Amino acid sequence: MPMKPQPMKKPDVTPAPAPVKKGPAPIQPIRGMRDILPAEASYWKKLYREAEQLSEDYGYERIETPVLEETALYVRGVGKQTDIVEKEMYSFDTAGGEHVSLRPEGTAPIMRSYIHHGMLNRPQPVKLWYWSPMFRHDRPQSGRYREFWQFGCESLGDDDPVLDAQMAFLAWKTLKNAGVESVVQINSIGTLESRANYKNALVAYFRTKRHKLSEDDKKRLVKNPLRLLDSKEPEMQELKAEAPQIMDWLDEDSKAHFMQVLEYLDEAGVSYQLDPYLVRGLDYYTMTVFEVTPVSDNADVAKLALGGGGRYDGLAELLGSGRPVPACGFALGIERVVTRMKEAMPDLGAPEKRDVFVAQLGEQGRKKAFAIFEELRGSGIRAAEALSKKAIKAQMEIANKMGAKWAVIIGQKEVLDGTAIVRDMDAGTQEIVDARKVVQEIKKKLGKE
RNA sequence: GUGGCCAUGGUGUAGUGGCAACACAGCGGGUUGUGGUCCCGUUAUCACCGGUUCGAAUCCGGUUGGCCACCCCA
Repeated sequence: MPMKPQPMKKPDVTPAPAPVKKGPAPIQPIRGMRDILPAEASYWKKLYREAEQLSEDYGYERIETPVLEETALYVRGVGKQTDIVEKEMYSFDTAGGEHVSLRPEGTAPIMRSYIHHGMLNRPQPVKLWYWSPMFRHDRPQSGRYREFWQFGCESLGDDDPVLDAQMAFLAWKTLKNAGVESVVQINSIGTLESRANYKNALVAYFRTKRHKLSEDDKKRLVKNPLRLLDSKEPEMQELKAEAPQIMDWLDEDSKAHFMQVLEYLDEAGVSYQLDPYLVRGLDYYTMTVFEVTPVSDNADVAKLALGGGGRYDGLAELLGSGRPVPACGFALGIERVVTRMKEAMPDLGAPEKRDVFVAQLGEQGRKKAFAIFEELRGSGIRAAEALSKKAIKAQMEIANKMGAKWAVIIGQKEVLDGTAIVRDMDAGTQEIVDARKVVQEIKKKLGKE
């Protein structure tokens, strides 16, 4: 109901802001949780499309597991000693008395699903992919959130090294397709036995150097000796050089397996580096382990892994499968990848350009514009509107900002005449066309016919 | 979990004990139907709670949140 302005009224409009009562305090997002706004969503969309395309092309099938699982799944699967389980899980008891946790990582639930649904009776390997939110109650910092998303692939039920290589390849290739150059850092930690033997040797070695270790490193020695190898402490750098090397502790099969993985990577042209000090935090890893890091001149950027993965032949038994299920997989951290994408492709965040803007004037014009917009859209023309606006001027401003090449204008007069104005926004010229032929006319102008 | 820096409109900032300012964005106008410029209007519980003070955005304490590093990880 259009209102007439009341020229009689005094100009002093502002109705003296009422002595507002204090409203409730504004609600902030929870620590470490964030909104993904439209400007960022275009990067997410591109990454999702590349991830989906690649995984489906390689025969991986989409899976979605519950955000909430029994806490025991992660305690057993990820490892009681790991930081993830010890201090980072969102765990609570439900009203029904179940002990549950928000999913902190994607692999254990997928293995649980594989076992639960008897996928070991399907042709092996079973190949699955996911794109899901994860939750870890860690202190937020650069590239780290309490809710974060991972894209990952898992290949279950087969121990062939070509699959290890395929995982590293897919992680690397997804990034490449999304416009992010990366390098795969890769290592082998062998079987559970060889890894255990190596761990003992490592502890024995560092015990003799205990007096040279920092406080943090002494803790690592007890809690997580493998991590001593990627300690950032300066004094560690030389100690490390003398330390036992994992390669010397691998059994022949593990070594052969690893060599084959590397050969496949060579064949596929994957950019990779051997890193004898690379170990991974989760208990379930065996044999191949890798991380994917961005190529960057900035050392701080280059060290922040975009993803990681490897083989985890021991996981199924930890979860009670009753028989071994060799498997491997990888996951990429979406937020971290998107940060790199923004750097590589700053323009992607800009709003999409539209070809035609439909402007209207008056109630009749608006109704007609409503219909014509839909007609244009249905014909595959990228149209835009601001139907809720009344002033033609405001609408033209919007059309201009969108970079629309053409404007279709319908007012009362045009409705009565059964016409529409087609305006060339660049030239500033316009013509009157039959309203029924607007779509046809626009198509012609856009060279679509 | 430990430590450092920080918090002023939607965004970016100025104000460092005495009237909260500027730019951009948004919305509404510039005489009943046409865009990039221009002009006008409008947009703030100074994160929250408390303390010191005649007086606090400013000083102090706490809380919440952000950024960064460590631990760890994607």
